[in-house]
Amino acid sequence: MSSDQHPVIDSQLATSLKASKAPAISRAAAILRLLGKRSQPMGVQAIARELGLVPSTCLYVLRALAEEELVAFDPDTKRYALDAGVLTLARQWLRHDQFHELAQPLLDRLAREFGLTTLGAQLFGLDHIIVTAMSQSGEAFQLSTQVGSRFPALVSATGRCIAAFGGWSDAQLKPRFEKLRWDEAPSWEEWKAQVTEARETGIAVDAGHYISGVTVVAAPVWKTEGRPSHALVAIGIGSAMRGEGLPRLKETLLGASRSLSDQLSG
Amino acid sequence: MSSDQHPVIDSQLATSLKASKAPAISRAAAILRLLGKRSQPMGVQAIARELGLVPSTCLYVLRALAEEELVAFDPDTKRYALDAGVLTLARQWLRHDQFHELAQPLLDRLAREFGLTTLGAQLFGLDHIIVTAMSQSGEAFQLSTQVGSRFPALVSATGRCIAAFGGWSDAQLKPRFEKLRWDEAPSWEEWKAQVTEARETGIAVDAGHYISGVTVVAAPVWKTEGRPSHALVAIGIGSAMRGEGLPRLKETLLGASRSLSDQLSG
DNA sequence: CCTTGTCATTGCAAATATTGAACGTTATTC
DNA sequence: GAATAACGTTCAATATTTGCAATGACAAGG
Repeated sequence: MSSDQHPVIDSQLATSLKASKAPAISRAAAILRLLGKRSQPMGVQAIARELGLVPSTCLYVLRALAEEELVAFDPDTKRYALDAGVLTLARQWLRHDQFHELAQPLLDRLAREFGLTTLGAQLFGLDHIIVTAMSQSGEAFQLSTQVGSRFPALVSATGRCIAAFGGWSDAQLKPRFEKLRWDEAPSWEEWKAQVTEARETGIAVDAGHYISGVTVVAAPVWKTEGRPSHALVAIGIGSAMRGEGLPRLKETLLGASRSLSDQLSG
Repeated sequence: MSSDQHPVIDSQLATSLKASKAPAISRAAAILRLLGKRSQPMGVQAIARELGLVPSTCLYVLRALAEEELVAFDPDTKRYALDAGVLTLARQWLRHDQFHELAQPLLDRLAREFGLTTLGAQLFGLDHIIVTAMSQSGEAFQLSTQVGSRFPALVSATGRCIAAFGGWSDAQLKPRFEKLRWDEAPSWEEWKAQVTEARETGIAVDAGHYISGVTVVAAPVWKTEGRPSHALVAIGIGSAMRGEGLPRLKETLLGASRSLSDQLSG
């Protein structure tokens, strides 16, 4: 694997390739992710360089992806970009995902009742979370996050959820914790205390740490025993989250997450 | 290629595999599409059988896809399904697609002004179209179609658009035309006349053929010279589309499609 | 107008992913 | 409850894809 030419190529790709018995797929996925990141279409060489691939291999992968309508090829400029095929897959996933289907009405109700933005997220271990459902109240200032967004696992209220109920050791948590970016980062001890509190109350709160002035509440959802698979999240601006509004919100969110867990495990 | 065991396996996959220099990707795409179709998670053998793949190869492809979070694997049931990774790709595509970005506000305005459902679609030759943008008025009966949906190319008003402006020969059109399913199918001559009218007026209409009682209007959008790349579509129920409403809608839709073509080609 | 650099693309040899059969395990049927 | 079928998985041989160097096309710059 000729790699160290460029400082940071793609360590994830590199490790995926070593072991896999279908490396073309790792390459394809890496290409799709790269094309997704870039707003401008890219040429073969640029892609190959950035991912540490051989140009010819990269070309063949791109051609195969283009055939499947997952990437678009412009014959004039010879540039590649994501294509609409990914949309179709996403829609199909949304149609069949139980969590999305069941969570959406709950999120809608919560958003309307409390006048805030609510999210449903799927948890991927200590790596990251993906927002798979969203609802916004009609209120003036709404914090917008789109379905499909990825966030680091341990950040904000969902992060405390994962830490509280995932059964991870401090040794696993600390290095990840230290890489996070917050508006107002808590200390490790402070954070640990908040995680403990989340474990005791069953629900996690981020009071302006991740984004200052913004309070985030997250409740875990279990699909199976073990660690939580999803989370319900409510995001509000200071004023809406002060006073007695917050306890009531926590209670309601917790109720929703419990009901959801029951439905999913059945 | 051991194929003819099962009546209809996947001819598209079969042809893709023959020529490709990255067949694993054709296989992966076929698997993703299959998993998208099915609402229930599937086992390795079931997938392999349905697609005419060798189980072991299928397993390796699935493992690779799972590693990339494009498919989810349930270790208990040993079943595979689509995973949320496809959502992230779709979101990235939406963020960067010019047509989506530019069409959305136009569609919103049209939907509100005329009280109907509007769509933006990307055209894929004579094969199919994919809905990439949508807007719904708040009105009572709204015809819902989701972003990411695929339709046969030649059906409804968009089909007449494609036939009118794509420069296809009758020999290419007719076999495709005959495979379509309509609520009230037009005859070939009838349809040809409507296509000609669309070519003359610049805009296509489907008056209750595709879905009875529903009128669909579609205007072509050009990204480059040659054939149209996209279409703007308005869908309304009978009453809203009768009288003088329809001419005004056609005029407005046509104006929007022209302005969009200008912006995209720039 | 020629040179130089970059780009996409191709041919060939070598590394390796695919195949099909065999294995152990789970689920189904009698 | 035993037998059987189906499943997921592993392994070694082979057909294939990958990687590299070379080619042709193109644009920028001298």
